[in-house]
Amino acid sequence: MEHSTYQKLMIAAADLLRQKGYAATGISDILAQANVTRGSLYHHFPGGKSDLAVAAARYSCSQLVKHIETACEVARTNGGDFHDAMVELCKRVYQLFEEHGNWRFLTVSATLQEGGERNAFFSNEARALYARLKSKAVEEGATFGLSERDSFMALRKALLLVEGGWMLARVVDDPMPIRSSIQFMEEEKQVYRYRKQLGLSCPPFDTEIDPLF
Amino acid sequence: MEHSTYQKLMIAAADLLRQKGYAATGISDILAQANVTRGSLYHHFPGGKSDLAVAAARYSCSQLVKHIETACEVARTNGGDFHDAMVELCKRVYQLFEEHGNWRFLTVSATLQEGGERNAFFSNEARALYARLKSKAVEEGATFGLSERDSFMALRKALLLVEGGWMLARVVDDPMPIRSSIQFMEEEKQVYRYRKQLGLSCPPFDTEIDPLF
DNA sequence: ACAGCGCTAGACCATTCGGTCTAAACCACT
DNA sequence: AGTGGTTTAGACCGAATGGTCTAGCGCTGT
Repeated sequence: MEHSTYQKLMIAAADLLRQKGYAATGISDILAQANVTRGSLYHHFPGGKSDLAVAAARYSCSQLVKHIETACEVARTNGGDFHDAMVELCKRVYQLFEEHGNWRFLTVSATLQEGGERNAFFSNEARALYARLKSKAVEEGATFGLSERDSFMALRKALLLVEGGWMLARVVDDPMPIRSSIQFMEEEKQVYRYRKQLGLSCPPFDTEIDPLF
Repeated sequence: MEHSTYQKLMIAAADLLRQKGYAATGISDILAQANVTRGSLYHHFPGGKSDLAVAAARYSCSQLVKHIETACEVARTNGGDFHDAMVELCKRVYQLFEEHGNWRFLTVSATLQEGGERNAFFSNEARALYARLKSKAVEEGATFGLSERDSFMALRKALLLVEGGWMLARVVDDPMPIRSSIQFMEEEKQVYRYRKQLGLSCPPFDTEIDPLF
């Protein structure tokens, strides 16, 4: 067997949680998908469902980090910049979305949204995961000569677009919204270039944001 | 009492569904929030939970239509264009998010995501609601002299950003991501203007999208 | 061969879920 | 006041949920 029981559970949970969200995903669903029995689950994840959800979210997050990495590599070999990498990232999401029945992708948020008692705990976990993404983006952005702020903003925009697109795509059951996130991310690239062409620096926004997720 | 029982249920459901999603929201939660008993619910909504969810989603959608309307009015009186209106829309989301405990806003998608049997039914409903938003945007965009395509794209971008930002904000329990959607929407405006300044038309994208949601 | 232990199987439990049902309350109209 | 339909109250139900528990499997070291 390729995967250990632990991994099988984690992957199955990640898939299902992304697809249906925390509350809608039953333990039994996960067990069926992973081909594992209850006893094993509570052996590997004593905390039960929430324990498993955290593991799944971390797994999804590290997958995303890898996607960012390879997107940057692709951009680099094509002579592109960090914004190209983010466009590439959106493209990969779209492709994965189309290929794998739809859902085999990231979206930490879908995995950890709950709204009940565990909310504070889950929020902290989510914050930690997004911080991980941020530091990855800053690190990669730096290799493209981007400031911390610029790379963070580019990542954040990509995430907003992808999460939003993914959410819409899920609810209307059509991948098109995700696809359009690619376009919007390309605009980010364009605006960056237009500014250079026009010799402009980044204009002030009405609302400035602080650097934390 | 201001609201009818029907309205109380619908509004309570809309609030809770946006906050926690379909599966995580219990009938009892809704009843408690609306201060209504079970019998009344099944009298007004014979289809039960899903029936109520559809009504809530429609309600949320019409709220959003109104927000688009007033955002356009604000932009018009300030001498802005349709993109300013979309920026204004994002701002309003952010404000509402901050004011009303957080959640008193739209997001049709959160209301209707399910993943189970009712999925096809809910997807159709969601498509219809987004189509309504689209036609509203096209109508308003036309008064600003925007093409159907341009206004639709602007709306879609705003929706992706807001939904994505809202999702992230919900999961990390911090309104900042929604706030940054304002910035990104302002960029849309800029790119539009830069293009005019540079005498460019909208450049071709790698991936063209079709006009349906 | 056997003892020890990590792991699995699946029966079992309490609780909660969405939904049903009936009796009472309410209200308009005569 | 009486009548008939609409609306509300809340006890009740079966199904499903997350979680527990024990018996036993199968591997490893002796």
